[in-house]
Amino acid sequence: MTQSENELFQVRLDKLERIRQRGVDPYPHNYDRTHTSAQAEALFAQAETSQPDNARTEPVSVAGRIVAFRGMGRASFADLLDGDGRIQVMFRRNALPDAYETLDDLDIGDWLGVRGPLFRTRTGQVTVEAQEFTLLCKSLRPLPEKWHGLQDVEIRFRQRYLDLIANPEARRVAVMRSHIVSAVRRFMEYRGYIEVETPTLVPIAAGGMAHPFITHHNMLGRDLYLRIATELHLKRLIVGGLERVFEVGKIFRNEGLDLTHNPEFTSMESYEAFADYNDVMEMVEQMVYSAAMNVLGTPVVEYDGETIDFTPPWPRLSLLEQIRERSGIDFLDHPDIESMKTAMADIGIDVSQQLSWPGLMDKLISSRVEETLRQPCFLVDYPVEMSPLAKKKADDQRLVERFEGFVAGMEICNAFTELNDPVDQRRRFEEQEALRTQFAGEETDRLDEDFLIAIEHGMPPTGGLGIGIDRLAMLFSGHKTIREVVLFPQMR
RNA sequence: GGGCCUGUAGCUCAGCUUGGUAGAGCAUCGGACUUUUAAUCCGAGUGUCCAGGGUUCGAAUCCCUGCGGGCCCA
Repeated sequence: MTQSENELFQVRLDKLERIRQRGVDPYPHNYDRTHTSAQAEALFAQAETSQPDNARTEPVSVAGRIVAFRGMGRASFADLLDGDGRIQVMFRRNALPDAYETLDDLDIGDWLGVRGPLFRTRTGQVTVEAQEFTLLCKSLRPLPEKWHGLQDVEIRFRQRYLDLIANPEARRVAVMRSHIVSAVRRFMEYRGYIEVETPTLVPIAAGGMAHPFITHHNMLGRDLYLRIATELHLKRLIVGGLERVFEVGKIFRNEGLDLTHNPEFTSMESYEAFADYNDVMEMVEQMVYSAAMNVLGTPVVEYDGETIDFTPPWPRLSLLEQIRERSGIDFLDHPDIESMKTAMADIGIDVSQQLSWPGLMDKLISSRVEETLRQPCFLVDYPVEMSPLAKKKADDQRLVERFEGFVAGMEICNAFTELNDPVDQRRRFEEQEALRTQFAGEETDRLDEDFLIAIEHGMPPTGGLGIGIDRLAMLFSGHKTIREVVLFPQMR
């Protein structure tokens, strides 16, 4: 602490000591609140309908953090912040003959309970007139400043509680995110899915193409990984006969941080027996639409200056045709690395960092197609090489039944008709293992023997989905960075 | 990994171009004020100017290195 910080701290410790010397517990165990700030406002509005002039209610008890204090000599006003918002309280010396002077020992930041009737001040503010007040918790550190709030991004994210106190927008986003997750859960349950939990600590980080975090189990004497997907465990449950399962959970990927990537993020994955990717597309557009209606009350959002409409149906766009339109490249004409590399370099794409064919495709899609996908849509039918867990199309063995959903140029989900041919699956995993050996550093999926044994017992035709909850929260709340919608984002 | 920007009081920021020894508002402390709400009025001073090194009689200011943060690119 700096000297000045220390002095501010010491002043508050002195006040704390004075409070104790008066025989008051500065950290009581509970408080009998009767009304939140919003409930108090509602109660007063009701009182005013029957008594329009000089309405007064029976005493209520409110509680919150003191976020503003205006002393006026023998009367004082404070604003209390609670879970619903703010409410003003007034203290008058006449009404508090013994206690009024003890207001001196309160500070902005303290938690306070106030009991008294509600009335409207001359300036029209609904206010609790204190008949008694109770210190609920003495704070020792000063709060951020009241006009500009808290701006410093490092403090906002590292000390999110200060952001939540100072910035209403931070509270709005936290609540909205919770409502989104809740709406998605309700949607899934309504469609007959059950929510399950699968392991976070896994012996092999399979089910996606990502660098895993590694950890160690001391007793087992074995390294374990943090999951990079929930996919393979959920499909084991489909093998087991749980026909509709979903999981909302944290996924961990040991990669860079940027505007749209946090090393731990939340996905919702679902698997439905007897469904294919067309059924899943229908479900996704309905899910996002219903979440928007539930959370926002409208299917339309403003995002980064664009008007986005989630109303189904969303267009199904062929990946092959989109790439051809945006780049002139037909990926079926370039099945080998060198040919694809040349074709991409010819149209000015930097391919110096890409080693594998799937890596090149990924680059081609992200540099030419993704940014053009503004309104909600699905890109469908991906090359088999970049989709080791998806089932091939019946009429074209070079493509798989896979789609990704895009909104405002951002990928929000990835889904496919699941590969349930165990022989083909083993071959695809082996190709992934070969690719990783051949191109050290390039991320590939991993062979999971335990999963192969599972599907060798027989997995029914299945439609699977992974959708990013953080991305949805960004779109719904209007924020362009994932850190705004994750309460405690990873900092450098 | 590369480029650009940035770091000054508890918070939000000015001062840096042109080197002369630290400023404002809020918060804090003292005083006035019984319906204020960015309350107002009077008075007080907060500080490792991110850290280390260099240039200079003299560095918050100029230079170098490092650290933290932001944005863009890979």
